[in-house]
Amino acid sequence: MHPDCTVYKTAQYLTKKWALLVLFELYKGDDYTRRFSELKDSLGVITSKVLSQRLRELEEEGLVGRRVDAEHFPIKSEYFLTEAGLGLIDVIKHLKQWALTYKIDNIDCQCQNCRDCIL
Amino acid sequence: MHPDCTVYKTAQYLTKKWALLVLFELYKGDDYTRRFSELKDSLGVITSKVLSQRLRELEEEGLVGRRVDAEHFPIKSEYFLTEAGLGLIDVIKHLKQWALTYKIDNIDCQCQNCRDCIL
DNA sequence: CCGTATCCGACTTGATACTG
DNA sequence: CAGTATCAAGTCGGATACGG
Repeated sequence: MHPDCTVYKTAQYLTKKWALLVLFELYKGDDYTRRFSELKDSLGVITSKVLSQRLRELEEEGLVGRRVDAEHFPIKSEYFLTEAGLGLIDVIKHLKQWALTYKIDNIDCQCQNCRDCIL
Repeated sequence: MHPDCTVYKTAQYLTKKWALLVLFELYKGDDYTRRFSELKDSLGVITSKVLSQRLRELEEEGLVGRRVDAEHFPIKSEYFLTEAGLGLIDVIKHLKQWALTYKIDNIDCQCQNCRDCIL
């Protein structure tokens, strides 16, 4: 669990604000893909700055890929889950199962109930 | 992924500094148990304040239990993993498997290699 | 031995404004 | 549309000192 340990590092960027939510939005998209503005709209009150930061971090870590169409205006950017990103979603599903076993009393979310959510 | 979502909340306190390492130290102990001073010594440079904070948080979340012997002096405190805490170790093992699959190039820890570590 | 209290610097986020 | 720049506010951990 040295700072360079992958488990530790992964946990670090996954718990930055909005990071998990960004992954889930991509997970819900067709082909696990979403445009920048779609992410921003569905996440609600996130700022462009933070969304951009999170996407950059997730891209550097290989969880998210990016396609940019700069030939036409306005520019369109698409982000998508990589295979590694999808693998991580599976890990989070295990975390959810743990939560359903041991944290059954706190699992109420405002907009969706954990039992029914995409995980 | 509302702030009250258990997955989100769990990720929040697990990635606080030293939290995972505290769990692993307990995991390595006989009966998954360690004294306060043993934790402090094996973690090296952690301060009492932060160790105490992490233990309190993990206790509140039901991952760690505490036994205090205040009858004799000096006081002795023992901390141990609960069933929920052990369950979470399993989830982290899944995370490690993900890391071994997709992050094979970064898995060098200073004091231990992920391939051989307790996970 | 097992903590708590206080101060302080570093880092993170949000608000706002602006650009190709 | 897809970002970047700047600044203010809040949060966290480390150092230090102290107490039952």
